[in-house]
Amino acid sequence: MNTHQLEIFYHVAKFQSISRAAEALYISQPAVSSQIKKLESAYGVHLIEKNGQGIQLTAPGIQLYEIIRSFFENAIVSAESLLKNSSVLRISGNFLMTNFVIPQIFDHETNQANLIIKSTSSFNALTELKNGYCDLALISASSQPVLSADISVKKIFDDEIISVSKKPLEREVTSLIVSKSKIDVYKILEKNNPLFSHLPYTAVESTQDALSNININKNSATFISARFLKYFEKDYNYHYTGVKNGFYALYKSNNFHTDEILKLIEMIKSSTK
Amino acid sequence: MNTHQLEIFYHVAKFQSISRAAEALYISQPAVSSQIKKLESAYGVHLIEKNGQGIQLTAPGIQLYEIIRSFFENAIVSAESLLKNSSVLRISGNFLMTNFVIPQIFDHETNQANLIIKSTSSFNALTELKNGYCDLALISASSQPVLSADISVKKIFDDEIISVSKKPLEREVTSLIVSKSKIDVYKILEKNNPLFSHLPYTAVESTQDALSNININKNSATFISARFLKYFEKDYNYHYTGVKNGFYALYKSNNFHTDEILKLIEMIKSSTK
DNA sequence: TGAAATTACGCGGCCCGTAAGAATT
DNA sequence: AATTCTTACGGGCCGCGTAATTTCA
Repeated sequence: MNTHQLEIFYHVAKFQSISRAAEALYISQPAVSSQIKKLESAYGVHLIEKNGQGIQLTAPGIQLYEIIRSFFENAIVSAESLLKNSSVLRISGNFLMTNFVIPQIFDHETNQANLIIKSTSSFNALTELKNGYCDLALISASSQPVLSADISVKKIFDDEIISVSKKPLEREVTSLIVSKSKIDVYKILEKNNPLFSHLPYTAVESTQDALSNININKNSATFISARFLKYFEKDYNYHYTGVKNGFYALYKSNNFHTDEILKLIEMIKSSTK
Repeated sequence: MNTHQLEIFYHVAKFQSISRAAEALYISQPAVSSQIKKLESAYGVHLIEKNGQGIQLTAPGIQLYEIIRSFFENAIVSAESLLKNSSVLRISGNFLMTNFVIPQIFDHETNQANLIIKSTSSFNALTELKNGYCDLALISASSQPVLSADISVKKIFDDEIISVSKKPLEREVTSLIVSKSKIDVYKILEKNNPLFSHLPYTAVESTQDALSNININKNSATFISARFLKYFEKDYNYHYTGVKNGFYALYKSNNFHTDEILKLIEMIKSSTK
């Protein structure tokens, strides 16, 4: 298996275009075309097919793209940042932490050049930490995350969860959109709270996804952490639920930046008091 | 970033040896040595260092290895099996399902040549499914797994969870080893059952890990599913807990092998009745 | 007519192999 | 003396670029 051909195929699949891939790779169009041909003929599989002026992926092409995607999007990027400059700290965190808490800390600081911040779901951030794609994961979870032995966990703060929606919650809301990290909260409420027990729910990856969905389906509601309400207050109605949620910072115990990480965690803690 | 050099580095790191890497890659020892040198000098980083006759990884070397490892161990293998023969079905499942249920089904069947079966933790199997590294994930979980929209879930069967140990559970057991997929069960028992409430616990990746640990620390106990007790009965004492656990089959809705997958799920269901 | 992909062909870089040397046990 | 990694050097492959051709909107 020729990784060079996979890399070229990755770019072709990403852009659904041989020309765009050639641009991105800084090589000529025929060079890209020829490598794809070689990859295809090596296995006797068609990965792309003509589609009018351009091309599109075949079914196996789509599957191959899915398989190799995370390497070129995550692993290669992390490897480069590791090798180029070991002083960079790679943070993957959930929507609320990366979009509101982290920027607030660095409003009046200047060393954010050393940080690579990626906003994703809590679940993904954990996977990225595990794979070595980031140095620090900032996540929320209704129960303390269970992890492998080489990962350290520090609780940043506890928070109340509240439900938010565009419409008044008691009357007009017809469905719930629940992010994975708050699914336990939903299950408690479903059992004990008449307000939620009759509402159908949809599970999505992250709070960010849930909020985007509310902007489309304005009769739905989701759960966010009370502390972050100030960022949404003017757009949303809210309703206290009385269920706790924890925010956690996780990092590998053998990370070279442990001192920096601990310092950063302290800064986050004090800024969210 | 030269992926060819990364591939060579992966093998060097895996074997902690340039000679072994050369063997595995079917190229000469100096060729490997030279590519590592080029990778190091491209970024001005030392990845390996001399250690007596052989070599060992430096700190950044270890980190780089972690980052790229899953690509060469999972993605490349999956990509090859996809391209070489699209009729292969890749199954990742937890210890109990892959070691006891699946082999039992194919005892008197002959088409297991089309299957690639990988035994891992429930958590990892899910991640592999998500990344396209497998077509079917067979996992256990105390609550129904929450997933992205393009993944289908079928429940295979419900099962009672029991605690097992080498020593009589009530008297001699001094600690619990709990696999991630049964952590919810543990929390229920910790609250409600005096037998478990005073025992310290350690969380591990999988049931397999927990059972291995019991073989080392014979005063510990863990949870397994009652249906699988027959495979361990002569070695372990057990104790019913009265908590339910579900076994699930998960696959991507857009998989090309959906018919095969559904057929296989039916076979598993009927074989475990 | 222009944008995108394919075909044809020659050049140059780089990757590998062989052989000899150095270091460690 | 045996094993492992490094250095030196030459040859061959393959991946790229240029230019011309084909296809489609």
